[in-house]
Amino acid sequence: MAGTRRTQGILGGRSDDVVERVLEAALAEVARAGYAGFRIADVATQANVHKTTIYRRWPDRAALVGAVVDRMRQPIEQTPLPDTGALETDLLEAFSRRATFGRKREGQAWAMLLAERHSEEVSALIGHTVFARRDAWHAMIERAADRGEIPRDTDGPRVLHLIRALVDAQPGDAAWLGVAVRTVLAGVRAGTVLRETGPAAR
Amino acid sequence: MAGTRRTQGILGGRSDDVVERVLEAALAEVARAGYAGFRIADVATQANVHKTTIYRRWPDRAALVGAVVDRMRQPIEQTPLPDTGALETDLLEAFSRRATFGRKREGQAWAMLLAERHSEEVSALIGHTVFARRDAWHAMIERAADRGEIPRDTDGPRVLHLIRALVDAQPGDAAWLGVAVRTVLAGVRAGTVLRETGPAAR
DNA sequence: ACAAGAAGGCAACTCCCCGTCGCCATCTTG
DNA sequence: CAAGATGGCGACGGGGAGTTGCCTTCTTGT
Repeated sequence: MAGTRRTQGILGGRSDDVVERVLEAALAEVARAGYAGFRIADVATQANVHKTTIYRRWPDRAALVGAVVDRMRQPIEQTPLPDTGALETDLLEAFSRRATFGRKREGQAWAMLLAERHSEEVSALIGHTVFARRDAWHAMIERAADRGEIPRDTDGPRVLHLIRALVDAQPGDAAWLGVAVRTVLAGVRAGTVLRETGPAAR
Repeated sequence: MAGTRRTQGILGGRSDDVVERVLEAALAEVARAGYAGFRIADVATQANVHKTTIYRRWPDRAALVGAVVDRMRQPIEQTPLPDTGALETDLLEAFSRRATFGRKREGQAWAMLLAERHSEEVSALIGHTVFARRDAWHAMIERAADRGEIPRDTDGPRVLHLIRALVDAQPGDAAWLGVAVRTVLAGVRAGTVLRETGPAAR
């Protein structure tokens, strides 16, 4: 039963190579064409691998792009969120990391996927990234409330949602990020983003 | 030369009917499947018209969806922007009109297209809608500045851009719209959205 | 009322991409 | 070094986008 051991486990030698090349090419392909324009056949060509080989390891496009996303996510999720002592700088730092992590390719690929995040498939793929660390983000807001920077009953998740919506509208634009963060914070301080407020949160 | 007159001009009778039914079905199709999932063959079926007939009048998907968009746009663009005497209510009114104009179908179709607006093709189709009336919108901001509601050197286009980005992130959600408008206005009043400010607009 | 000609119905066809299959070649490992 | 895992290869079924040629039906001026 020689050669049986690697069926699904850690791969070595040739297989490792193939996986590496395919993932590399797939990342480039996402950066180039996003999810909708993603052609498995093109990835195969770029990776010098046959189309079938890809399908054997990743059942379909979603699985392959999913693998690419997983790989991009690691470096970012393993760094703790900033704690600079001021909410504004925390947010600026955290979001700018998110925007420009890794080498250029990753950032670009990420921007492409963000642009398509309204598609069911894409949002299923990238939905986790901020969401997974919800507690850490929420703690960031809590700290600011404890310091008295913002009202006690500020709606933390909504604050993040506002900033994220703004940032994602213009990913990778540092000036825009600054305006977005400062503008939302002005609103937060003015109490426009409170929990459970009636119809109008004047 | 009977029957020659209507080649491209105003159509009557049968043709009118066909155009109407096709556009109606196409609107429903956009509302159902957005642009990416838009199948001309399905439109044909829904409209009780042959696929070929559609292709004869509209060269491709973009043209057909474009026609649908044009049609949705008219009712909205022919109403002047509100002038209630306060920027907040002006914005609330203007954006909520945009979100829920016409019958339900139009609003839904619009939301679908918004969701896909990052695709080149889609943004080319819907890009105008707010942009076309840039001057009117800008005047709305100017009036507020004249009344002293916001700083004189507020960056009007950017204010609109901020609100639009926020609103479009959650189209059709009235509560969200309220928070978005009030939050951005708080920032504007605090001077976070000024023209030509240096690196940081504290 | 009617003939000319515009508009619509229909089916077959070309492209192009997705994902699958069967068969054969090559690499890895006990 | 042989067994068996892995990859290469080409063909195929499926489905949607547009196109084309031909025929049927409707509209309109006279």
